[in-house]
Formats: sequence, C-alpha cells, structure tokens
Amino acid sequence: MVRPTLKKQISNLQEAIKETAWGQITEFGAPALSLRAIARELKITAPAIYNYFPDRDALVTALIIDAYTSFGDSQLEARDSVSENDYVGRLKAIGISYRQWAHTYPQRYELLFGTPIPGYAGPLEKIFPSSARSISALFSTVESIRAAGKLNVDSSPKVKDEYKSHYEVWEKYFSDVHSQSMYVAMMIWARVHGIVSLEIKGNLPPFGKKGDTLYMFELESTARQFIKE
Amino acid sequence: MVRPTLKKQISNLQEAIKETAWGQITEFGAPALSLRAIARELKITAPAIYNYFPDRDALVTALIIDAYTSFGDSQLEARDSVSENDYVGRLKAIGISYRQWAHTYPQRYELLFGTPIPGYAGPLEKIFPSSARSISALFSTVESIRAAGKLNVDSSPKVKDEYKSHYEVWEKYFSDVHSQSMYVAMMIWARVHGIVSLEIKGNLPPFGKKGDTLYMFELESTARQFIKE
DNA sequence: TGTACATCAGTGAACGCGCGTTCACTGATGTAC
DNA sequence: TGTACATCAGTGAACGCGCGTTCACTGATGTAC
Repeated sequence: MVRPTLKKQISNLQEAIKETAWGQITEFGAPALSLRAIARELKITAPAIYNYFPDRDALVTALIIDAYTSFGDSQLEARDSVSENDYVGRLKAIGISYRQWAHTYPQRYELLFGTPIPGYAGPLEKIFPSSARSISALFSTVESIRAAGKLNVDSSPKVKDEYKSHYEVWEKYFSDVHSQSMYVAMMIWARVHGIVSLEIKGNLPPFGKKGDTLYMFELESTARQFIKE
Repeated sequence: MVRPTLKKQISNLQEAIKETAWGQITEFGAPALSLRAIARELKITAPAIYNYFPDRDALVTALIIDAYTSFGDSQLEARDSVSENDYVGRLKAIGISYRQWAHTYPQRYELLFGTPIPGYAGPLEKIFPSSARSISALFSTVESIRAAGKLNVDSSPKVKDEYKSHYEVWEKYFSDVHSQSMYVAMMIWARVHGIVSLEIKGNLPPFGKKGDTLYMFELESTARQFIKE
C-alpha cells in the first residue's frame, strides 16, 4: 500500500523547497519570493514545484505556518523551562526567548509580524491555530498570574465591556483566558514587539545590536508594573 | 530667465506622480509600486516619469522624505501645541499625534518603519535629515524634562559608557540631547511603535480599531514611570 | 524469474503578463529679432 | 506684428528580463502475474 521510497523522496523535495524558499527570503526579502528562483537554485524546473504546492500562495502559507510553529515551540519551551509559580521568571524567559527567536530568524519574524507579501492573502483559518498556539505561552502565563491573584490590577488597563465583542475570534482559542489577562498580555506583547521590530529594521541605530540593555530593562519594568511581588 | 508656466507644469506633474504613487501604495502596498502603473493611472506614458525622477528608486526616496516631513510636521505641531513646561502634556500630545498620523497614513507609516521595499536601498544620507527631524519632537521633549531635573532616573534604563560609540550617527543631529534622554526616548518610541504597528497590521485583533484604551493607558503608564510629578 | 503494465515526479516548451529603462521622435510653447 | 528658431515635456516602439502557470511528454521505478 504505502510506497516508502517514493514518499521519502516527496517529503525530501518538499522540505528542500521550503528550505530554499527561506534562503531566498533571507537574502532578498519575503516579497521577492519566486518559484522560478527556488527551482533554479534546486536545479529542478519550476513546474516540478507544483507537485508539492498547488500554487505560490500555498507555499507561502506553509512557510508561515512553519514559522509560527518554530516560534511557538521556542515560546512554549521558554515558558516550561521555569517553574510554574515563578511568575516573573516565566515572563522574563518568554520575553528573552521572543527576542532571541526574532534575532535568529529576522526574516521569519518579518513574515509573521511585518508587512504582508503583496498579492498574498493567506487563508487565516489555516494559519490561526499555529498563530494562536505561538502566542499562548504568554497568554497562559499572564492568566495563571491573574488566577493566582498576583496580577496588579491597579496598574493594568481596565477592561471595558463594550470591547468584549472584539474578542470573538480569540475566545475560540483562549476561552480560558480572562479578558483582563488578555489586555495585560497584549500590552506586554506590544512592548517586546516594539523594541524587537525597531531593532530588526535598524531603526534603533544608536544602540545597534546592543538593544539588550533596553530590552532587559523593559522586561523588568513590565514585570514590576503588572505583577504583585 | 525663469519660465513660470513651464515650471508650474513641471511641479504639477511631479506632485501628481507622487500622489498617484501614494494611491498605488495605499491600494497594493509599497513593494508593488510600479512606474508603469502610475503612468497608466495618470494617462501618460511611462517614460514621461523620467523627466521628473531619474529612476524608480529616486521616486521612492522622494516619497520617503515627504512621508518623514509630513510625520515630522505633525510631531512638532503636537509638541508645540502644549506649553513648554507641561511635560506630561507634551509627551501625551506627541504620543497621541503619533498614533493618529499612523492611522491616517498606515501605508506611509509602513514605508517609514516597516519592511523595506525589495531591491530598494535608499541613500540614507539624503533621508536622514527628515528622519531625524521627525523624531526630534520626542527627543527634545525628553531632553527638556531631563534638563529640568524631572526625569525619573531611578526608573529609567542606565546608560553604559560602552554603548556611547553607537550614538555617532545620531550625535550629529542630536548633539544637545543627553544620552540618558536618548535611552528614555527610545524606550517611549518603542512602546508607542509596538502598539501602533500591531494595530496597523491587524495583529491586535481582539481590540480591533479599539486600541485607544490600551494606547492611552500605555501613555499614562509611561509618563508616570519616567517623569517625576 | 521475466515480462508487460501502471504510476507519477520531473521536463521542456509555451502562454501571456508586467516590469524598468533606452531611444529617436514630435509637436506645442515660448523667444529673439 | 510676423517669422524663424530653440526648447523640452511627453510619445511610442522597442529592449531584455523574470514571473506564475498550463500542458503534453518521458523515463525511471515499482507492481502484478
């Protein structure tokens, strides 16, 4: 029934296509991704790619999902590397891992959180699971802090009922996360994303690759602001 | 000597090209910017554009400089709309204006602070003056706070001498801004940029266009953290 | 074991497309006498 | 005022390029009897 040899070949070339695509993205940027260029580098012809991906968008979608998965792995790993009731430690570990992943794979970070590829409109429902999983490390940690009564509500944004309707999409995946936690998590995410994305784009020139100080300070400030000691 | 009629025509079409370019960027994104598409929309032929811009990159550079100028105008205006010694007021005004400008011109914001256009490597020395000017509203405000002894140094990141060499580029434009102020200004910038860029890219879905609450809260938190009352 | 057959990954030619840029040109406008 | 001339913004054809995608094909591999 199963033909292992063929199957192996298939998955090899499929992986090779994706790897080459990442190489191209690294070198020329995501918007310049081209099936022909990938084929050229792999020394195959362009139509061969169609045996593995129905069209260019499908390849991009696969890349995005892979990137979210890799990102999510590192986030969850960071969270779980610190004991469950060391709240500050978990938050910091997640934050440090966030920046590290982004610096290791700046193009993947760009692909996930930067400008979308022109002409590409991904199937959100396919992407969302891996996307939600990747952010769940942060969400679940903040929620566990709240559940333990350690969330400093006084210095957190107040949830207004009128905004609850906006949660719909997320509630499907984070039904067990209190909206208060979502607000705080979003705030934390925005802070780390702010520094990291300016760093990656080189818009933090006075600090160059030395954003460490700024970043670590921001993690400390943030933990101090939102977590009761 | 001067031929006003001709000159007027020139500047009209030059402006029209840039306006059309912004329209295209709004509709299809910056990376998809195309001289032929602009010409088509203006009902001229593509080579006519070469009378106004030596090549595509020059047009992009002009767009970027214009965007920085527009952005800088709004920043400086916001700063100067509040009396000089109302530090919190000035910071908030700048912050609110930042987000407003970004939401009014999301594509310009993207062009300035988002993913670069593939294949475009702008002449930084041409762009930097307008770029530096645009961020100077924030920098000068933080510096005036520091000079007045109102900067809360305890809750600000500490400047390390080893990083001073990274300031070179910026020092040319901000020689009168203390490095401590730079650190704080960068931190503030990263915070507003974090929220705004997530909003623009739709990555703040539970809040949608309702990022207001989060944003205003962040401005308040930030002012409270860095300014002595 | 040997042969006839089926599968199907990868090929090569071709499609129609849009792009930036060049070039010799044209024709309206404004200038000089 | 009228005419000959200069300017130069915009034209239209052409260049070489790369792209995504389609299609009929080929030829190696594995299967069935």
